[in-house]
Amino acid sequence: MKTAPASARADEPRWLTDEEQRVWRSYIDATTLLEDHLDRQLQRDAGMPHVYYGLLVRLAESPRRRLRMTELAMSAKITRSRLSHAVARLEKNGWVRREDCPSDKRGQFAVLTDEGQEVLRRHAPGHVDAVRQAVFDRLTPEQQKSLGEIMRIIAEGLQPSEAGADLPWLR
Amino acid sequence: MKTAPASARADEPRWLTDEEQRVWRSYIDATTLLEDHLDRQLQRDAGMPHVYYGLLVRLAESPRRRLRMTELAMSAKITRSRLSHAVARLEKNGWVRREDCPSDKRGQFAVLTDEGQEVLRRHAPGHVDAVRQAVFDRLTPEQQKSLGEIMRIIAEGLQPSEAGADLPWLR
DNA sequence: CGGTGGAAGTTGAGAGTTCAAGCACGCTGG
DNA sequence: CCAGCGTGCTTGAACTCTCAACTTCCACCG
Repeated sequence: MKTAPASARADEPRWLTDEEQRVWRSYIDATTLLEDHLDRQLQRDAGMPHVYYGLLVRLAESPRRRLRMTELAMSAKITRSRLSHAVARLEKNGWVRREDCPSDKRGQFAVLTDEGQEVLRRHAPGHVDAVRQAVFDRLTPEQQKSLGEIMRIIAEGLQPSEAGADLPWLR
Repeated sequence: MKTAPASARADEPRWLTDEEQRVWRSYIDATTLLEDHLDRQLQRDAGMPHVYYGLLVRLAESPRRRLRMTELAMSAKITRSRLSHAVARLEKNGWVRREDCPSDKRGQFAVLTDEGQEVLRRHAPGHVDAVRQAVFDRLTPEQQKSLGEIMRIIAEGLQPSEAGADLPWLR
């Protein structure tokens, strides 16, 4: 990367200013370190990466502890392919079970098993602690609010456009 | 996850409040989507994931376009192992070359080649654009400043503690 | 009906990451 | 001077993720 030119030419890209660069580096550093940290914590304690844990959480919060594959994928912001592999693995662990969708023979539900529920119950405290220690305990209430707003803005800008608004089975 | 209990028992973990949960979800969503977005953009245009691109950038900024493996790993916040694999791949592409360290026979330098430099030059504009569109163009100056501060705080809390302050070859 | 396009989900191969182990070398104390 | 511990870096295997097919089924149109 470069510093912003004193006089910007039209064909020159708008480089990041020094200050923007510092912000961006901090973002990269923080997200890299944090993802790594949480992955390690959960891998060690619960035997799965952070994304997988997130999948279980979403299932646990859903009615009848189940979600259509596509719905779960969108909710977790991952591809269906990735989810397929993930669920296969979680199924092997006995934490998730697949069920056919009665109304659409192509459809599959991912269902949280009792074992899955139990794993979650057992490891949620440790995970929450990790998140608190790394994030919330270090930020003022204003910063927390700010972080929420900023992240919401960034996420909205990247959403596959109004996704989820048009799932037939939700209507 | 759960909502915060009305009366907190001492042995109950300090669950995230609803508001904290919303912030945390936004964080997860934004970072997942953004990492994915940048990875895809760079993979498509430059033929490498975002982390690898970051490695080239750090080398380009270093004196004599070279860095000791450990130094580079710390700077990028990744493990040495991961770096070893990454550099092996970049070497195959001809973008990085390894060089022995004269003063420490165990040591290795990763050196950015001319080809590597060129790849960077060619794809930096696209990358900066992507970052701008996804992040900076959507945030007010205050939010940018805030983001920088917050991320710096989080990153500092997770640093392997004062790392880099004790590299012998830096003294 | 029957065809056709699209949606749901899976699969396999290749690329990237992690983790534990390993090799080679530097450094320090006896 | 050399034994032994620590450092710098690499390696291989197991695991995860991506990308591009592919299968199956739904929905719509004539």
